[in-house]
Amino acid sequence: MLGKTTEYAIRALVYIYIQNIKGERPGFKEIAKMIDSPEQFTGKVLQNLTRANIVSSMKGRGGGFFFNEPANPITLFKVIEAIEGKEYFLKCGFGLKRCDTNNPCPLHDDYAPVRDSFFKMVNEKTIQSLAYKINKHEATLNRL
Amino acid sequence: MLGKTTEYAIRALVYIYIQNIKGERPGFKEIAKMIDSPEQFTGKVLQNLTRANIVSSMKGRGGGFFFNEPANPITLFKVIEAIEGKEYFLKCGFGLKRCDTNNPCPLHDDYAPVRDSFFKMVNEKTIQSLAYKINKHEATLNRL
DNA sequence: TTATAAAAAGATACGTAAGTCTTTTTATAT
DNA sequence: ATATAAAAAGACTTACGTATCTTTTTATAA
Ligand code: FES
Ligand code: FES
Repeated sequence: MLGKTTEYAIRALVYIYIQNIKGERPGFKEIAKMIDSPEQFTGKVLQNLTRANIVSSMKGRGGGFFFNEPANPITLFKVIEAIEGKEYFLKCGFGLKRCDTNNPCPLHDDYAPVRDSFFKMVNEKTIQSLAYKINKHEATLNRL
Repeated sequence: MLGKTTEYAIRALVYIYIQNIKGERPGFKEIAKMIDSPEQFTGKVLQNLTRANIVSSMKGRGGGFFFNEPANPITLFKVIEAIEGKEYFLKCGFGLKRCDTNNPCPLHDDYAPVRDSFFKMVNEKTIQSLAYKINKHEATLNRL
């Protein structure tokens, strides 16, 4: 459903958060290794997330990526929005120009609930909550 | 969620079915006009659907597209599978190589139900059922 | 049997997502 | 100050989804 870029972004942010808890600020090479993503491209994705103020970075020796306010949770939607665009959860599943409940396509009544439950989910889940699951060993960050 | 190609395919098939009921076999130019899609590309998409035995076609004067067994319903999944590939509803929402309930990613418990409800939906909905809604004027085929 | 109308086929182009390579900037440690 | 280590930036590729144009094949009507 989501693009690879968005998947890398979410996995990278989760890893950064986990490391931050331990007092570390990982660099993109380490991140890429740990989440199993292409190194340079991960750097580009993180550059974009930094510009979007979703994560912070420090250049130079000892630099890396970190969250300025780790307590302030970041929803997955915020990440999806930054990468896939604002319209992602508003589109018609049948491909019409707009989704319109008052003049629906023949898929609307069945598609809209699915789309909206996905939207709800990504608004509830946060980078922090995913990281927490991994730290509790209830889930895995990668599959190497 | 679905690619444009798949959306064109579904809309085209619905239109073909509606016209078939009226005893017509539309050509791709007429279809493209009615579903608001690029003409030649729609021809290519229908060519693929014909090869996949989802719809039939006749060349030559009086030719066009039609369903061989209009009573045999075609699920949306069958169309999605033909265009997006068999793996579409099996992928991990977090981007891991495989989705595995027994070794889940941190999104699995929340993502899998959404993905599976989408899967269920496209297995229940058929070209025929969508066409029926349009014929009852409960839904629209396009937004011109 | 010839003209016509239609899909099929093949070649090509465009646009965006995904990915790589090289250089520049910046912070830190020595 | 200088060397070093890190992200940022820019140019470039590659892959794929989307789209167009032209030619070929095939069925029908006249
Ligand atoms: S109008 Fe198509 S999904 Fe709402
Ligand atoms: S393991 Fe990620 S969705 Fe199932």
